[in-house]
Amino acid sequence: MRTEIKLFKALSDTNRIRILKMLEVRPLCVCEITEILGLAPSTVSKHLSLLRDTELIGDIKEGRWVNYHLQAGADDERVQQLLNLLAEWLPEDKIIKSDQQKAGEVDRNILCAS
Amino acid sequence: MRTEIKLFKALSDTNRIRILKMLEVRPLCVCEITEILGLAPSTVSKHLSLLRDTELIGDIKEGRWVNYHLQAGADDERVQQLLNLLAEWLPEDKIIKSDQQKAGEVDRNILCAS
DNA sequence: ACTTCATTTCGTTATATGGCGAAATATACA
DNA sequence: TGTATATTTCGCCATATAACGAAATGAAGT
Repeated sequence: MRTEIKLFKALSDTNRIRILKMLEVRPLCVCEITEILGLAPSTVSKHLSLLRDTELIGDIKEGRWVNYHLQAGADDERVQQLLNLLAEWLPEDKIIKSDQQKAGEVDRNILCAS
Repeated sequence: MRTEIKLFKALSDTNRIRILKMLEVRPLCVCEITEILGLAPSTVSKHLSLLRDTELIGDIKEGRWVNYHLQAGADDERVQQLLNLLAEWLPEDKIIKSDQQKAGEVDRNILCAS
């Protein structure tokens, strides 16, 4: 039961839902997500590691950046089921739509180190 | 987004998951659930009112008892989707199976006021 | 090796959550 | 009306969680 609870807990936070919905657009690095959410980098990092623990997302290092992405073909079927649900949800949410638009536009080379 | 977070929060607790899985067997009153979970009645009541707030469950008064039941045909499609997922999950969980067996056996007339 | 900068880890703080017992409420029955 | 009992509400406590800033880590380029 532990796994199920961890999954639902991971999804019980507005900022983590925003992150997952952004990642539906494309993989993003920490500083891009940080910019969109307007939180401290350390806070975002903690959210991301919590999401990674559940296998809802995965990460790939690319130079000094770490790209986070939705775990499309997750081992655990429950992860996939929840990501599928989430993909159908919140299509009209103002914040989510704005986040997703920004996710499509942000450029880490301009954004970061500024 | 508020609704979605509330739903996931409601599902983020072991005892609330146990309650929902018990209610898959049949409607139960507070004292029956209390007996199976081994918690204080006030604690169980709080869990139930939280679940009711999300429309995952509903209640019907029957004399001095209040019967709680899964919200089979919930207005909100998301509620139904989550209940459907949960119905597929945890088929082999020891605690859940034990709870469900007890749910089938308990008799409020013997159980309560004892 | 040194610097830069993205990311993570750590320590702290404020709030949220889950638990209990006691008291309040509501319903049946004498 | 009064009693019994199921449930809820309230106040309290311990723990969990989300946020921050500062310090540590790791990879790129000088």
